[in-house]
Amino acid sequence: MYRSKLHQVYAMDLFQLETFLTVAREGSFSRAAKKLFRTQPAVSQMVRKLEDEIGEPLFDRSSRDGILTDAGRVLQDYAQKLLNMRGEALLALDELKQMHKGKLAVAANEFTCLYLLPVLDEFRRLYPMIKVAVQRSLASRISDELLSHNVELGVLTFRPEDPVLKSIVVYRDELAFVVPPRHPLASAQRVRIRQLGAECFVAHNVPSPYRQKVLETFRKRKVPLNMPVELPTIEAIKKFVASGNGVALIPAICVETEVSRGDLVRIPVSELALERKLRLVYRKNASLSHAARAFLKVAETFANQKGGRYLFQPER
Amino acid sequence: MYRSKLHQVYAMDLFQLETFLTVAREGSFSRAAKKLFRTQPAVSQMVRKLEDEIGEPLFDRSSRDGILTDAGRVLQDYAQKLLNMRGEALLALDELKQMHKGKLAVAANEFTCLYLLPVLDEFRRLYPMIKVAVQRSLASRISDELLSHNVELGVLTFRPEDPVLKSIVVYRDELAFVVPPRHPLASAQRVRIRQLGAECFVAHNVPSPYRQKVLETFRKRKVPLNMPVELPTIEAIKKFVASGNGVALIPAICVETEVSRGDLVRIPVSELALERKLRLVYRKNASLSHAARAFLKVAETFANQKGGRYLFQPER
DNA sequence: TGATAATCATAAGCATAGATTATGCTATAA
DNA sequence: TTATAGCATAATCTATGCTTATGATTATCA
Repeated sequence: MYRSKLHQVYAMDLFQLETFLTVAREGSFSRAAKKLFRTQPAVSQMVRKLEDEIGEPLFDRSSRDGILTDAGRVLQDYAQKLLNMRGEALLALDELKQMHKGKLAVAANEFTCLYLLPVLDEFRRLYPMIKVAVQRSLASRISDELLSHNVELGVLTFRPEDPVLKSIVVYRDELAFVVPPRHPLASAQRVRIRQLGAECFVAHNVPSPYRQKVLETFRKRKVPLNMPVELPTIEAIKKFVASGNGVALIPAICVETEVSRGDLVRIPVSELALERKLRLVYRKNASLSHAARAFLKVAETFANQKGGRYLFQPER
Repeated sequence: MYRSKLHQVYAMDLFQLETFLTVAREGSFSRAAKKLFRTQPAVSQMVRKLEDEIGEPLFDRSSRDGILTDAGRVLQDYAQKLLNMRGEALLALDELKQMHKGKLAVAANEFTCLYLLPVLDEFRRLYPMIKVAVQRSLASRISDELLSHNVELGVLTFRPEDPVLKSIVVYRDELAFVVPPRHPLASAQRVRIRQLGAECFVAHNVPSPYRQKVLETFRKRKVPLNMPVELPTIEAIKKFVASGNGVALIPAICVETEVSRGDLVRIPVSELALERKLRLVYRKNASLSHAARAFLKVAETFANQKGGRYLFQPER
């Protein structure tokens, strides 16, 4: 080893301490040497060097029995503590490797959270010791959260622009046209866009690429789109529609339970095939934590086992 | 360094950890290198080796900003603790060293030196490596010597005025009335003050609170006090008296040997019970060196084991 | 946009800490 | 006394970790 004497103020590395402790425990240099799989002079030298660094003898050299000096006894305590602590550290790191510990921070918005729920369930089942923090962010903010290392994973419905970010399509969703149960269209098997001109649409007042698409589709067909009400949360929109005050286009994943319970009725709209693809997004090149890698794995098995809406298609 | 790969199970020595911590703290390999007075490749290599040993990356190499992985964060905690503990150990050892190699400066005057001798003997026996410097100072100067950090301990016969100074009564002495062996009073069992009016007293020409007390006692009893001779040292006074030229009042501790040898005769004086209490004085609040603390300890054991004139009574 | 600067990684070479073997010294046992 | 055991010392060798030199990649700025 080559260390500039000038600037290495401290020494006392753990290897020295281990040697010293063994000698102290065995009460003999040669026995310690055997335990340490080294020769006796090697042990003698190392202890000697430790003594030089400390500036104080550690063993009473006058007697042969490896008796500790006061300094030796003091150091014995600390050395033991230090080695124990290294053990702890290695253990903790190992646990981390084994996935018994760790944190996973994910950013998602209101809709995409719902995709996460079942995946998260499975993940938690497999790795109950890992803390998961899902942070709700606007879709527009999620890229930033990723780039500034605030979260490790994000869920987006569009492909991120930043080339540093990598995405994997994990879920196929679509916008569902929903009406209240008593609505005149409620019993229809299928409707066409021009039948919707008279409807009162409830909109989400958060910018989204799908909103643009919807507006465009209606404009193309020259069907007027009435959006007299804007609400800030999906929950509010669903309640509003359910109570008979209008209709809405909502991500299918968000209305599954209401539709199956009959609180809302979903009707296919012929020309409105608005597919949404949910992506798990993360920093390319970034060394993902074990937790994050495991999460991706779970998402992948969902695609393989459940199939259907669940996918696993890396982009680029 | 040459360590058999086979048997060195653990690694992670403190030098590596120090390097790692500095990089983590500085958020940069090159800046850490500057701080550690090494080159950047040296730091890179060492961190790399640590990562290899742990089997896990510690920094997120995708970004330049030295961002820690979760393993890195875990290790950071432990590394800090380990280094702190090494610091503690070194401190403890250093304190111990001071004890073996330290110095102890004591100030005492001519009389009180004599108290120190037996205590010092024992102290030297217990701590042979500690250099002891006893400095002779006038009683009036000792407080100053203490306050100006020139000495750590002082011996005084009175309680110091300065509230910063703390004192412990360690010895009870008294003024002894001594006469030459051939003196008419030499065979008396006891004398009274008025018998001393005719005597020729040899005085010490150094101011002292006891001198005042003596003068006062004589004045009260309306007994004249003849002090035709003033001498500067105790040694001179004793010689002067021993050769039959007068009598004197001298601290008992100073005439023990002469009295036991018969060079001087000590006679109790009924009304002259002039007790002197010797104190060990030191700066309150000051963190005493181990040497000084050890010295106090020795004084205490003297009081406990020998008793008699030896005391150990902290004042205030 | 290309040039410049800054940062980290890699490579080659060298110095030293720490390993080894061989040997000397000293105390205890036979 | 010799023999043995245990630690220290000496001489030698090597892998670790330092250096300098250089390359790759990214951020910065005209």
